[in-house]
Formats: sequence, structure tokens, C-alpha cells
Amino acid sequence: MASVYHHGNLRQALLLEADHIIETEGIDALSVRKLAESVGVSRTALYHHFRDKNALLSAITEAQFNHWGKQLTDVLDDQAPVQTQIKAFAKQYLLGATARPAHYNLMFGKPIWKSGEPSESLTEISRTSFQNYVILIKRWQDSGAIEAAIPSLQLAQVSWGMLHGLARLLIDGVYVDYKQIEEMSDAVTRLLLNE
Amino acid sequence: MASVYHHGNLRQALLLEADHIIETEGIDALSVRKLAESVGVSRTALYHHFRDKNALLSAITEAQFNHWGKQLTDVLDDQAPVQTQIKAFAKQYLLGATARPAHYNLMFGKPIWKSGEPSESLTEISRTSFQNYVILIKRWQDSGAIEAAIPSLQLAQVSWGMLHGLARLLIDGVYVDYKQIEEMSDAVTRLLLNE
DNA sequence: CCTCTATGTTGACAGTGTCAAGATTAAACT
DNA sequence: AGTTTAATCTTGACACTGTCAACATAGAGG
Repeated sequence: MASVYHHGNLRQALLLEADHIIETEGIDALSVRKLAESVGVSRTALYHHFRDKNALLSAITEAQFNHWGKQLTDVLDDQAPVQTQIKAFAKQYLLGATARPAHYNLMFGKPIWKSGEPSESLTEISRTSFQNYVILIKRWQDSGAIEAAIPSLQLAQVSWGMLHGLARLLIDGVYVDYKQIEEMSDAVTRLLLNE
Repeated sequence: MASVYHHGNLRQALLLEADHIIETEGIDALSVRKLAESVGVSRTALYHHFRDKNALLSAITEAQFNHWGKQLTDVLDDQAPVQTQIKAFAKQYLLGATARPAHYNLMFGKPIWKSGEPSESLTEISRTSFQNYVILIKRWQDSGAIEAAIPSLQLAQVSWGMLHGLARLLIDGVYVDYKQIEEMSDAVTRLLLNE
């Protein structure tokens, strides 16, 4: 019975369903064909809305970047002592990353950044994301709470690298115990703090 | 003619060729079928020597772990001041990782540790690898050069996480400038050092 | 009403990992 | 030695994957 030929808002539907599959079954379970079937459309319909599979993933990643950035800054309380802020930030970073591992991998993984050419807007949003982090680090340095001898940019790079590394080790199953997140956040904080 | 039906040492040949393909063309270019053709054997011959593709990768990874561990300890000079040791270690870590990115990914990436069940021997060798690192950290702590308030295990986890994170960001193309390795090593060292 | 364009479809292709069944040869045993 | 057994290798097949080309449909604008 004339089930809609033109879907109406296929692009959005694809994004939502893909996001759902990634979250529930992991990134490996997301195939173009399976996605199409879930949405109730033919295998190649997707290509009228995204250049290829990678473009679909880029779009999802972009949305995730926004969500992610907000979650991280929401946890910061300017009134609280810096030590508390750092701890909260580190913990939220690791919790957030492990809660949605596949999404985290998309945001900072090779498929998009190295293999597939990242879109202009994606490059933009991730760049400002990092920029904001540098500013945060600088503020903490200015407050005298953390090492000021190291240039803000370098300290930002290295400390973010630390969080990123821990997140990845947890996600990839090298560090297996998620209970360690609390301890890790503590250690990270102590390492950054100027005693 | 009568080109050998039984290859002689196919297992070894497969390992060597696979290693070569990974190094020159990257991990994505390594397919079972292409590998078989390179070695001059049929697509499924591999399965008489490895349970599946993942087992092949595990074997390569294991070899790489040995090579890797040696490269890292070779760079350490017990006579040198701790600061110099840390710097050298960090730099070698990042250089080694970026020099053979695909191999590094194999060693510490999801495909083996999370998706595929890692072999017994692989688990073993990586465990002792890390154990050695903990000992190294402890030695540095005992020398008074680095923060002793944080338990060795935690400090090892976090500092290795830092190196791992930086390595990954470089490899995955998030940090694009390999020139930064020198600076990074410096920052890592300063962060670990007790001023 | 007719045309144009956006959006959807089916068919096809080259590629992937791996299983099952049969061929070949080397090693082991009588 | 000859014969059996086990290891090794091959061909055929299956179910997947992403994506291109050609065609179908319907909604929008003239």
C-alpha cells in the first residue's frame, strides 16, 4: 500500500539509527546494508544523503563532539578549589569515554582522522575543543595550582594525552578494571598539582 | 616445476610476509587472500598454521613485543641522571611507536585485546612488560627523583597512559606534527620530575 | 499539465574471512 | 619394503562488506 517511497527525513533517520546501533552493538556491527534495513530503505539510499559511509560517521562524530564538550565543562565548578576541578574533570573524561567507547573511538580514532579525510566542520569543532582545553589549563596555571614552568600548550598536549591514553587503555581492554577510574583520576590530579 | 606442494616452512613465511605488508602498506592492506598470493599459496592454506587471521596477528604482535621491550631498555643508562633516563625513555617510546604505527596498534589496540581473545603467551609477555615498567618507576621513585607519594603501580599506569596517549594521538593523526616529539618528551619528563 | 530534480530502487562487482570436502605428500609403523 | 596415517595444501562455496551504474518514482515549480 504505497508505503512511502520518499521517506521524508531519511538523513536524520539514518543518523539516529546509526547512532543507536553504534551505542548498543558497537561500531563493528554498523554496516551500511544493515543500517538501511533497520530504517526500512534500500542499501544504497544512504548515498543520496552522504558521500560514503565515512561521511555518515563524520556527521555522528560531530554531534558527539558537541555533547562531549558540554558534559566536560558542565562538571567544572569555578568556585571549587582547582584540585577538585581537575579531579572532577579527569574522572568525567574517563567515565564519559568508557560509557560510550565506540563514540569515543570515532572522535579520536584513526578511521576519521587518518584514513578518511575529516570534514571541514569536524576539523573546526575539534580544534576549538582543544583550544578550550588549553585555556582551561592556562587558567589553572595562572591560579598557581599547577606547574607554570611548562608552556600551556605543551602541558595541555601532554595532560590531554594522558587522559586520552588512559581512556584508550580502558576502552581497548588493556586495563580491564573500570574500578580503577577513581584511582586514576586521583593520580592524574596529583601529577598535575604543584605540591 | 613440480613447484612444491608442501611449502616447507609456510608458517614462518606467512609471518615474515605479513610483517612486511603491515610495515610497508599498513594493517588495512593485509588480507588473508593477498597474503596467500604473495607467499605463493592458496587462500586457505593459512588455516593449517593459524586458527584464524587473528591468531596470525597475535603471533606477529608477540614478536613485536619482544623487539619493543628490548629497544626501550637499551636506551636506558643506569649511570645517567634520572632526568636523562626519563627523557630518553619517553623519546624512544614515541619514536618507536610512530616508526612502526601499525605494529604499535597491534600491541596495544582493540582488535587483539578486546575483540579477539589474546593468546596465553601474548597475555603473559605483555604482563611482564608492564611489570618491568612498574619496577623501573619504582627505581626512579626510590632514587628520590620522582614523586614518591603516589603508589608505584598507579604512577606506572598513569605515566604509561600518558606515553600511550601521546603515541596514539601522533599515530592516528590527531597530533600531526612529529617534530613535537622532542617537546613532548621534555614535558613528560618535567611532569614526572620532583622539582 | 509537463518537466526537472531530488530521492529512492534493483543489479552488479570486487573485495573480505572462513568452512567443508577432496587431493597430495611426508612421516610413521609393520 | 610397502601400507597406513596424519599433516598439509587446493578448489568450491557461502555470507558478508561498501559502492557504482542504470532505472523508477514522486514532489516541486514553471
